[in-house]
Amino acid sequence: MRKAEREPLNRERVLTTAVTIADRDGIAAVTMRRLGAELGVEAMSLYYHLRGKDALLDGVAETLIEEVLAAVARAGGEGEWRAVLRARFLAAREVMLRHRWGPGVLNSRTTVPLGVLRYYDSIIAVMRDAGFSYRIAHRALHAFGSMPLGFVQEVFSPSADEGTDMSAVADLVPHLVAMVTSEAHDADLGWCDSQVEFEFTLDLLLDGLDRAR
Amino acid sequence: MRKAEREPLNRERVLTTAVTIADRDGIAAVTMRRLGAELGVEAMSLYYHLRGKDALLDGVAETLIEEVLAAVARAGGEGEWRAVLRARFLAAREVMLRHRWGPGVLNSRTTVPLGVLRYYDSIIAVMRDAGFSYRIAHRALHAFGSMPLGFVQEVFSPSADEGTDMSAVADLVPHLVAMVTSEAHDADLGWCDSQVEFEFTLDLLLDGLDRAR
DNA sequence: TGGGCTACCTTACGATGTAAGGTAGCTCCT
DNA sequence: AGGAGCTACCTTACATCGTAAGGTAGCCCA
Repeated sequence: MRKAEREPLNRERVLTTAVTIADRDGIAAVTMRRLGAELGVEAMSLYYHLRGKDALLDGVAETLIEEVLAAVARAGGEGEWRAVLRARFLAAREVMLRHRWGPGVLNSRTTVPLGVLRYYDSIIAVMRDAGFSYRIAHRALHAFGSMPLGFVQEVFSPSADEGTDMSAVADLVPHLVAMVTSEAHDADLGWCDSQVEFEFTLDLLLDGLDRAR
Repeated sequence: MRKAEREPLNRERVLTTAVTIADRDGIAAVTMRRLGAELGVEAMSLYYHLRGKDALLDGVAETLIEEVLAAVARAGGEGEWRAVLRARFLAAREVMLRHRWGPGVLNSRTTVPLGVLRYYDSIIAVMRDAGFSYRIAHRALHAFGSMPLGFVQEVFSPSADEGTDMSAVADLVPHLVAMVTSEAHDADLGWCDSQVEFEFTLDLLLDGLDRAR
């Protein structure tokens, strides 16, 4: 094939294609061969644009963060500090809901993407403006954990209740069963609507920090 | 080799050996062949005791939870609810510090180990005794996230500051740099002593929940 | 004209999980 | 006593993965 007949590859196009594959078939489907095939290219050709699989995933994480930053920017920065951070974190959450593999990829990276640092910097700015010390701002970042990025460490998988036959172990976990029966009847989006839980936790932290100021 | 000359394998021995390998060389070193070798057996022999790699990791998670449950039990259950939960979560944390691969393995599982359910059940019991409704207890579990199991979702890796050359991007993240310089001089165990942060976040949540009661 | 660069390809290797199908030794039944 | 059947392990083989090593076609510039 003549060279001009095909749009040449570049890092960005490789990364966005990787994101597309991950969205469609999960992060495990992002293999070098599959990615190459999707781009009409052999697997080894990717190595001209990326050092290897690890660098690819770093790039995917970077791309994801960039999307978060864009969403956060749209969420605006004016108003009371709690409202500002709340809006940002919820904006980030929407991005993560579009990319379910996001938390896993971010967790697997050993180096922090620069975009994350820039984002955290902006959070510190908001807290400083609201009168927080650096010490509390620092602890706030830890307290937030991954909430700025729109997810929490869920030990229960989203379908935990489906995966485990509760009735089979009811006597082992009586309080859990009682809680589920007590709560299940009036949840809007079924048992464990995690959006509600996310916001509850977020407000708990924000209010607590406000008192610590 | 005569059959009686070697202690026969069983699920438990396979799992504890897997834990040992993970402790020594990381979770990635736990391969079927390596695990077999460590047990003086071929890789395929493991399939008699476990359905496959996935079942192996499920079992490893289960083993880990059992260790958490034992530590939690030793932490005791008498006293004010906040003190009880605090002691439990910190006990769990010690287990996770012994097994750094723990959070990753737990996150990778799709089904919740029964031990986790039993543990959560005991937490609900504590909160009910303290006068919480099931609704708040439920939200509390979400708010705690992975803290009962002794870890938080750290977006920064423990060595984030080493991995990234802060001075090279100082102008991109001025508040972050200011925070680090302001905080670094009086941290006992270096910048980001996460034990302190863990307890800070924990107390923030416990106090907030106490007000929500 | 030809050297050198860019962007891609070919081939090959070692690691990994595991399907398929043995086999030695023991127990138990008749 | 002898054979059936079970337990616990082994042998072989294959597909898939990341990637090292070394091409090669087309283009630019001297």
